[in-house]
Amino acid sequence: MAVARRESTNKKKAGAKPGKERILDAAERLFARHGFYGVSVRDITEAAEVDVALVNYHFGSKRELFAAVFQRRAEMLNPERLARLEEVRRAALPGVPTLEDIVNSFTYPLLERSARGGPGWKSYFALVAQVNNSPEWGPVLMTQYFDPLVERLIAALREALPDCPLREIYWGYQFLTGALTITFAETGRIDKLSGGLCKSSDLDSVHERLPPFIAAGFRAICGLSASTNRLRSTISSPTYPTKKRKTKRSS
Amino acid sequence: MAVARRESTNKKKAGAKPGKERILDAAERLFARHGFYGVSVRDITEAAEVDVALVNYHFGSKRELFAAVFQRRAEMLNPERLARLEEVRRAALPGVPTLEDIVNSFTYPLLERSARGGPGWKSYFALVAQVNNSPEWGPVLMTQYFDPLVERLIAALREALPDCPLREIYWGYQFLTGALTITFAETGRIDKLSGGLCKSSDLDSVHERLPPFIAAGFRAICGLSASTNRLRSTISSPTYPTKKRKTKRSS
DNA sequence: CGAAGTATTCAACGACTGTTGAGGAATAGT
DNA sequence: ACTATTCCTCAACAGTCGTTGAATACTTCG
Repeated sequence: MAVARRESTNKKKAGAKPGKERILDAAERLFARHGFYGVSVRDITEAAEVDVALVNYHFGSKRELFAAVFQRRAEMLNPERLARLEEVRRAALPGVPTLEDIVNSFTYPLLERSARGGPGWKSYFALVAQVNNSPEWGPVLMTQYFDPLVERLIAALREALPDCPLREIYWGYQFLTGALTITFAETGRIDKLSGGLCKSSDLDSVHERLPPFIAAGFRAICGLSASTNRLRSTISSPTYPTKKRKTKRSS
Repeated sequence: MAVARRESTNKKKAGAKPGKERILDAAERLFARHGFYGVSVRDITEAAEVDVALVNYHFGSKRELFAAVFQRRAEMLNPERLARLEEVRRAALPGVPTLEDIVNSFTYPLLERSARGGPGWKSYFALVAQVNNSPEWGPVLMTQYFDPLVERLIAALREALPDCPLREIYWGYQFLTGALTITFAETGRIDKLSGGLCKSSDLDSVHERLPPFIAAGFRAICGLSASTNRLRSTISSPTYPTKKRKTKRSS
């Protein structure tokens, strides 16, 4: 929008980060909000106060910069998440950990960093939320950087649910990752909806609720396909066991 | 990408849809895959085989076209979802419907159309998935077109969970909408992850599992904040050393 | 010092961006 | 028939897009 470009961009201020890192930081913030195509290379380099050509010098292309942004923190994240999962399993020996602990080992390192890791982490997880729900980017980036860890999570869930068909565990993981990523998006929608009662930035509340919510969900669907019955499309006839609950009593 | 533009675009083939509708259909498909900025007006008009100028003639601008795409099916959807919710409530009288039935009345019209409503509906829900997880678009479009219905859903959930704090219901809804939208994205990630055991296009499986999963989650978190206790990190070292010395960044 | 290597700047390229105004064609109303 | 209205085409606009080659600055090492 008619921005004067007169001055040189980066006057090599003492103590400033090198250009490569500044680009990554600026790109992370902008991509998280507007997506890959919603940000131009010049948007990024102006925010980073570096020259346009530096993107191609350091990263080769805009696409490779996007991948580099995605990769940077994923690599910081996964070793700790793996260690945390193993620690939970070890602490439960000779038994197996609870579903809540397993889910928590998966979500806690993310929620904690998004809440208190600084603005870079917050942007990063918002970016992950968009990528995870994108048919264009999700299959490429999520699979590449996160699926090895997810396979370990699945294995731990199988231990904790030995009688649960594997299919149900994968579906449960899908619901988990969906609930988690919309949390990271922090769109503020729940704020408006609840009239301020809930805040999408309140990740501590999510930390409290998500593991028990998901664990209970897993337990509910595990017994489901024991009977492997197929649903028919249900217009008026209720799909679910029609045990009408009269106003629920204390339970 | 070097597309020849030689021929006139729409030779007024007999029986063809009018240009306005063809634009909506093409835009729906392309926006769903690449997002708002990932699609140019010319991409759309070439796919629709109409002239470029028609977008601005019919919709005013690219942004308004995007909103029109989003609005079109939302308006077809919401009356039926509302009716279905009321029907479930009425059928349960003098009691209240089960959580499963309430959730199902919310998700079924969407899953059913995405599964068997044709490619337009499938694209539409993939678009909704991206919008719902976008900090830029989510608060605007989702709130505008879907929140009135969501408020009715919340009211029904309150009836079914009279002892549940309202906060928990809103959090549960957030998890529900996250799990639902990642289903619509159909990224194929679960296909790879499960080695073909689950398919993200298999919305019947989601229809079977999502309502009991979410209902169980609601029940699990409703009792949670009765004690309103604050969680500490459940395992070992609690918080992370945020060594960010940087303090401020122009937002 | 000078040489080597890395990091950054500058100016420019061709292609593509959303949008517009003038005008043509088809259709409906009278 | 004529007119008014709606739908559509064509050509062009002023920018912005990602990327690049050559030249310059800075850092490292001898």
